[in-house]
Amino acid sequence: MLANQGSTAKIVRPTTLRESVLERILELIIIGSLKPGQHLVENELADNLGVSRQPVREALQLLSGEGWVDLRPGHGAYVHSPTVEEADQLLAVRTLLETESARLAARNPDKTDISDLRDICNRGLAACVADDVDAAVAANSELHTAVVNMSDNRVLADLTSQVARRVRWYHTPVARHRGRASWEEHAALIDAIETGDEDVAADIMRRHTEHTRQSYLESRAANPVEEPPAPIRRRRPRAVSG
Amino acid sequence: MLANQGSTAKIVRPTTLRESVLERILELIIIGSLKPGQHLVENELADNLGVSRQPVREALQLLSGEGWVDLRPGHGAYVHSPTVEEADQLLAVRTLLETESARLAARNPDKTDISDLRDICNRGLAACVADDVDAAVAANSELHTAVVNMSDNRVLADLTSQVARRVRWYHTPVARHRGRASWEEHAALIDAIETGDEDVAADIMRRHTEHTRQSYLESRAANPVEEPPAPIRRRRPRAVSG
DNA sequence: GGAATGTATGCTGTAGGCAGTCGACGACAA
DNA sequence: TTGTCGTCGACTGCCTACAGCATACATTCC
Repeated sequence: MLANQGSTAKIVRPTTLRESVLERILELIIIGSLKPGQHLVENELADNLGVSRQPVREALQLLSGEGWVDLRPGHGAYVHSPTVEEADQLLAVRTLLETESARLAARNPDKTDISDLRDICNRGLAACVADDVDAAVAANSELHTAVVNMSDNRVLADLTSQVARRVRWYHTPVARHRGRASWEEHAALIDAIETGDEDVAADIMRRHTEHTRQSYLESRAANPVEEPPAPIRRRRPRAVSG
Repeated sequence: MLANQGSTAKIVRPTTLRESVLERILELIIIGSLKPGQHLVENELADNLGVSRQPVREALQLLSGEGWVDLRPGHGAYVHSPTVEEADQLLAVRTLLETESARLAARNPDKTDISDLRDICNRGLAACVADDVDAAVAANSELHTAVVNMSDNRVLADLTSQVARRVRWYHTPVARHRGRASWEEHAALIDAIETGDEDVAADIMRRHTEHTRQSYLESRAANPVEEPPAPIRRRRPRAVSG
């Protein structure tokens, strides 16, 4: 039922059904309603979302392209189940991309953009102090996005946002418990961008993201993988009806 | 011809129709049968490929995810028409990714892999001397792929191969006319990887790819954009039949 | 003659349906 | 009890059909 959006992220023009279906499935994955390794049965999704299988299939194709689901020919779509190694690799790539973004941002600093950065930073710090985790997380991604956009490299920005979204999915719970220090690093980063010192900016961003990576690994080491790769096939308990 | 990729990700079994359709459309784009900005009418593609619209649609979804086509809701798919800026940005990202790959490859050099690299390098140089452009280009991408795979970072490798494929589409014609020097750089790169000097390896790769970028820009400056953004809508000349 | 509106046409977006295929369960034999 | 084979169910992959829409052309009015 309800083909309406939950107004998740501002979807300016959910022109097509597959777009909104994609957003909704993605949200279900991110919030954990659809668990890693879970088999996504097209009919179930279609019924739940109140559409036919077609837009669901197309949304799954798109999601597979971004690495959110795995398509196994003849078997269907499964929520991607990231291994620790893969998460680490993704975090490394994230570091690489964002470091370069920071460098490019510092290369041509723009006053208006800097001002925006400071606003976001202040907002984030305030949210952090107020223990408003959601707002802090939102401000965090907002700030990183803003920096990436300052790089004036759209290809880089697109790639980074894709990677960052998955990174956030993997380690969101970790992000909170180092909030305070994180925002100090952000402030230093903005200073470096403003003064145009690209090496410093890059270095700060590198250490900043590396720090995140470290805490991810540590948290992983603390509570080892709780979920086995999940059984290949989900099976209805078999309708015993005659 | 040849559904084989640049051996990027060996697609062992194009089990499903949409996979083979994807490969065929992609090839048509790369070889230029489908020109940038061209409207890809689903029915035409389906008829030409001897399938129904369904697998064509799904292939187009996947292609849009990799940036080969643009989907405009309500209008359909159009072959992506890269601007000079975007190509330059993509080349910059390529440089970034491959430089990191080279660094990681040098960090844990493997004798077998090194041996493979040398083989490919020799093959490429021979092809270059023999003026066998196709073989040289193939060896080139093969070598870069091998280096990337040595990075032991699958996420990075996948991302790089995607970017590299598009880069090759943009500047293939340019690649040839600096073939000789290119292979000397390759040889130096392999040496650096073998000795494990990651800074040197990274530096060589960076300059190597930057060089490519420069020649791209120069060739672009030489013959300025010949293709206007292409008309939005392709219209059949209207069947005048009665 | 120019502009606005009506009409025709092709395309996309979506729905529904059928066949092929894969996995699982149960029966039979050793 | 254990291993192997046959049957069944379910899901995917693909095809066909219909509705909505955007564009271009023709007509009419000012």
